[in-house]
Amino acid sequence: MAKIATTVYEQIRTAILNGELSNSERLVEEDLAVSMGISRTPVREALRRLAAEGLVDVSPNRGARVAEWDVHDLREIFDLRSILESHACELATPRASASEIEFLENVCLEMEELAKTNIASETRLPALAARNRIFHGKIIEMSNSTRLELLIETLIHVPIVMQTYKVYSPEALQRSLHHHREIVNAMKAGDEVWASSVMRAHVLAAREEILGQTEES
Amino acid sequence: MAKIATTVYEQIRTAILNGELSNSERLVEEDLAVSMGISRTPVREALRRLAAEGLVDVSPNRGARVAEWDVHDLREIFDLRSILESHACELATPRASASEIEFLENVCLEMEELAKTNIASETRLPALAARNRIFHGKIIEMSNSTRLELLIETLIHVPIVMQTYKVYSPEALQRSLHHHREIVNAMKAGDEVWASSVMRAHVLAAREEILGQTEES
DNA sequence: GCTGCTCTATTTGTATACAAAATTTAACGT
DNA sequence: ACGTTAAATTTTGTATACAAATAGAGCAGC
Repeated sequence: MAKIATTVYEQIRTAILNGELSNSERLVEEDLAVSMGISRTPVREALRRLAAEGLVDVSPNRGARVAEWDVHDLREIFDLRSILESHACELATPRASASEIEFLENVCLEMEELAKTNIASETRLPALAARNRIFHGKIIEMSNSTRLELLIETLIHVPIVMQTYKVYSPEALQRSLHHHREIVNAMKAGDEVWASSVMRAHVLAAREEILGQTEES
Repeated sequence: MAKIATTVYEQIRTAILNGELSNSERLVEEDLAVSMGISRTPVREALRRLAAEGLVDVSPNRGARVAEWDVHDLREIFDLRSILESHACELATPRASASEIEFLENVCLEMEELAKTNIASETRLPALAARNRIFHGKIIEMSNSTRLELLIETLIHVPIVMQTYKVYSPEALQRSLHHHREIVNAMKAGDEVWASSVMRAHVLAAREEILGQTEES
């Protein structure tokens, strides 16, 4: 059986990423423990782990709160993603196997299907977001750099990033899908400069889309 | 008084960074606890924290070991540093104040003094390494990006990186100091492209120096 | 000599207990 | 009413206790 601490960690984590916990909500060790029917020890471990990932903030003797991100944070995150994910493309392109390219093409196809307007948006937005994560995750994995993977992971786990497509306009969504296609084409052609450039543009475009949205609200 | 867990964390950490713990040595919670006269709880917390930073590896039910790095890891680390630190230069240049530039110039001066051969190498190498960390750290701080700072920190904490100058040839050392000077000059001129390019070259040069050294041993 | 097994001794994972610190509540004076 | 201080409560930090898992020693069999 899996360790309790890991289970707790995953539970709290998905709760945060799904936005089930309100902003900067206090996470009291005892409360979480009793609500899960376990002791404080594994809860504590889970919270520290989440703190290391930046999903919660903990202050000494004052406990943990759900982390919050402002516009400045989001700008930082997307800037760094644009740099690191384009680097991932650079590394992945010369290593890409035919089956990996095919996998990416399939993800593109699925997303293009989901983007057709006859599908209800409540169903298709989470599905699109999930495919998006798979697309980006696959390329990062293909880069074969454990550390790069780790660095990007710490940047990606932010609710608004997870839910990217929720704020996309139909045009922005189309552009995003075209970017994906273009990235795969560039990788297929073995052109890492092309691939990494499109990826950079792709992430920066997402940044503008999201920052524009959040500043209005 | 500071938390015990933090003290333990710092102790183990510096022990690892100074190479006082042999490669992939097992870190038994109980042993560490009794040797410090405390309980296992804070030791556990410290080890998990170190694991999150990548300084130790922990496997479930099998405990923690000091992390190990091979040539491939070092290549990854320096590649990422070259990208992220050059980005730091890019951000720092337009923000740099006169006093910050002056600070960097002073660090350059100190390092140039230390590099003169009439100083015993046992004294000057640690001093050089310390100044080097200050130089890079200051620029990262000047970038004003918390996350960038965080990402680079997780890359820098590797014994061989900490001890960089130990493997430098006299020529490589001179080149390194010239790079530092050039970076400051570029920032002074407000030329972020120049500054970031030199930084990139600077870190990649260090990579070659260190990889060349470690492959022979 | 080597491989695979069982049993014991370590060692980790979790629960519980208590002390120290912070937060909340209540009381008090102005 | 308001703000300030002090007691009461909550919550974190550390220690200890015990159960579950692992590693290692010793031994049987080939």
